[in-house]
Amino acid sequence: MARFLGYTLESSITTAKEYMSTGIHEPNGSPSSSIAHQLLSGLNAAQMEAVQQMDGPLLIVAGPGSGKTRVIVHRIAYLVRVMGVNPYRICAVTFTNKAAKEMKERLVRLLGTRSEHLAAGTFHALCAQILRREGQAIGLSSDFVIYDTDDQQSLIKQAFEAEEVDPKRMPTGGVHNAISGAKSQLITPEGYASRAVSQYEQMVGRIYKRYQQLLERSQAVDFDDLLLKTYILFREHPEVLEKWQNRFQYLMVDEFQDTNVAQYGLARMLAAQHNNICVVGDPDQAIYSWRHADVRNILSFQRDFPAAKVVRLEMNYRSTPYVLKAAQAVIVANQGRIEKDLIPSKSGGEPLVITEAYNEEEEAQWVVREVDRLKRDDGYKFSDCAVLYRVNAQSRAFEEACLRYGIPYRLVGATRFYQRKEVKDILCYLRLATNPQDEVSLARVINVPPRGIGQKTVDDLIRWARSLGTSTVEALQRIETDQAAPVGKGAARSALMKFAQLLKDLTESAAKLPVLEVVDLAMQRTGYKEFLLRQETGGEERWDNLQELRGIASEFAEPPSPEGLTAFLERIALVSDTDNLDEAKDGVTLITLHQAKGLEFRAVFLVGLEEGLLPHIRSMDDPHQLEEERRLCYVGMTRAQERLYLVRAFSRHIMGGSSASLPSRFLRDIPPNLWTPPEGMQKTTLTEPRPSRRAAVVETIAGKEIANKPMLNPGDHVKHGKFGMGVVVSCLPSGSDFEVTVAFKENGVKKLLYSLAPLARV
DNA sequence: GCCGTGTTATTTTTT
DNA sequence: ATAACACGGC
Repeated sequence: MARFLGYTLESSITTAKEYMSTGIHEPNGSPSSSIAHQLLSGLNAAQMEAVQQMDGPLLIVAGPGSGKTRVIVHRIAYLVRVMGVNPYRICAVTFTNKAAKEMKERLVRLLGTRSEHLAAGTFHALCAQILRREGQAIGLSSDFVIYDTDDQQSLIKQAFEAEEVDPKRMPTGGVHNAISGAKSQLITPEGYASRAVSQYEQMVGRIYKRYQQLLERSQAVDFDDLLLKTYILFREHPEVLEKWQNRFQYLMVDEFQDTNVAQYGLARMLAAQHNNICVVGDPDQAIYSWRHADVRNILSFQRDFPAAKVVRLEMNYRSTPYVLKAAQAVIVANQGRIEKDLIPSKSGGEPLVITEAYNEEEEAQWVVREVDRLKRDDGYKFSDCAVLYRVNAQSRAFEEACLRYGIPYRLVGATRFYQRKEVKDILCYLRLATNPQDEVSLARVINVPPRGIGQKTVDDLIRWARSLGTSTVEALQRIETDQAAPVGKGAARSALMKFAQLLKDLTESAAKLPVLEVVDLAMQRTGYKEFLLRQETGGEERWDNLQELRGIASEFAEPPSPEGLTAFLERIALVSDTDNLDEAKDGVTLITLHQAKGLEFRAVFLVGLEEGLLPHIRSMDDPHQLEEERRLCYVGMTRAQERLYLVRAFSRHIMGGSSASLPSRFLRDIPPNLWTPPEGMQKTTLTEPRPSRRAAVVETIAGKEIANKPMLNPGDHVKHGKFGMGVVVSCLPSGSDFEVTVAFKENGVKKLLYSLAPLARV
């Protein structure tokens, strides 16, 4: 089974009986009291209380850096080792699959391999597994496909068409959001329609209903359906619910502040039998309301479980007092929050550094240089440093700066790997191979690479399929035998038949070959490689992406298809890019604020602190959204262990042109005694609209003097520490530095920055 | 049916 | 700035 999912529900099920009969016994025979002691040692009073509170409902309010993960892990260990609970009877729900994986790894270290029987994963992964096993009860095939955002979007467009609604009158994005929101609150199409008031809502109701029909036709579920359908399954089949209630004697939900109504509903259902439900959260870190998370779940929990014990973890083990005070100063401005303290356990530390750059290039350059300085002067590793930003688009300037300065970086999830065109195309072929009903995948690849099946032919084919009452793929297969099929003629007809054969072969091999071979077959038979390489730009890179996909596919050698293929597709649907962050590589982490939740770094650079960016312009007209922006800022700041830099740029390129911006209001909330400007700069008031532009050319860079003219001229012979001998091609001013292009004898042409590159004229 | 050109909207954050 | 999209010529 797919172990790397960090989630082994399936394997737990198959081995449960055998496992349960072995019972629990201590390997070294030590009495459980000493184990209890061991598991509690090093915990503070509140943490101990949280670990030992086993039975009944429990709410843990855990501030950032309060050792929350440690408490969860120790609590599970305590349940297993001291209370003798079988790990198989414990369910731990996490926010990401990565968190689940890490939790399991820590538990394996603490408890040994039997902790692998613990069910740990996201709500979505948990529900997907339940639905694969039990979904037939509500008419769901076990081969159902999970549609991602793009698939959903195209299905919504189809629903618009079917309902004859002009997408220009109602943007699909808004409708999508409304449907997703309804599902997250457990509202079915019927329920939605019945309470629709405005004309808009009535229209959404119609599209929602149609959209749901289209999903069912394709044997597909979207992300929200995973939750909603599991909820419906439990509600309509109490015997199924009972089975899972019995299984999960103890339930824990992490990041509870970012759960939605559907998730909370599921948790409540699952816990109804034993009532042992422990939720962990921090209302100040609720940052996913746009995904329909509802922080009020914390209040609902206290209402639904009035006997719930509440434990607060306020001691902070992560950050210096400077960082904590500054973060606190930002968050207290929110209205109606539950007062919560952050008590530093560390002392000393450095004041924050707040600075301003002229534009995003200078911002990135300043940050990258400071990272380099931290490494040189203060013994930091690159991987101790992270750049946190509001929107993915900001990563570009930092990537470029890192490349120029030769600083390694780890970029988290900018363009999602699985959403890349070429990757998605191949995945759609695989999806069709397991589920020929998948209309969205079919529509996507029927003429990719171009094989002579045009729009007209596709329309005719779909119309014919509808009239036959079959799936499009089935109609396609029927053309060969049905000479009278009113679809395509001449070249188009033979192209259709060839494509039908391709799908048939693919389906056949999917039933027996390992995933990797199915991937290879799909690429071969479609001529995908040639298709890519004949593109003018980016073909090679895209081909590389497919090689990477092959690498992932090869991990799914066991079990053989079709289970392996299903597991492969499911992992791709549910596992985020953060989950694959390469821990081994030493590099600066470039990451969005949202993705940074739960992470920590010795040095954090929170960038783009400008009105319109953080807080984001789209949040500025709604006080609730504005409060969420503030929490986002708070989350970012509290990622820092030792050093926190807050950076803003005066001017930023936005949609072509460049525009000026004001310093973020959050900066103004930080008391002046907590921060300093960078060395050699004036402490400004942070209210000035425009920074005093620094001298364009710094006098000295990294010990080398820089006059206002290039130090190197084209034609000069140079020697580089790593690349060897070369000839200067050009030397151009760049920011406060020079960009030197050198043609190396052995290593080709490189662009280097004068201040950092170990270059010497010879 | 394919491909090139010009037009247009699009940008928040992600399981 | 970039990419998806529509249109028209081949």
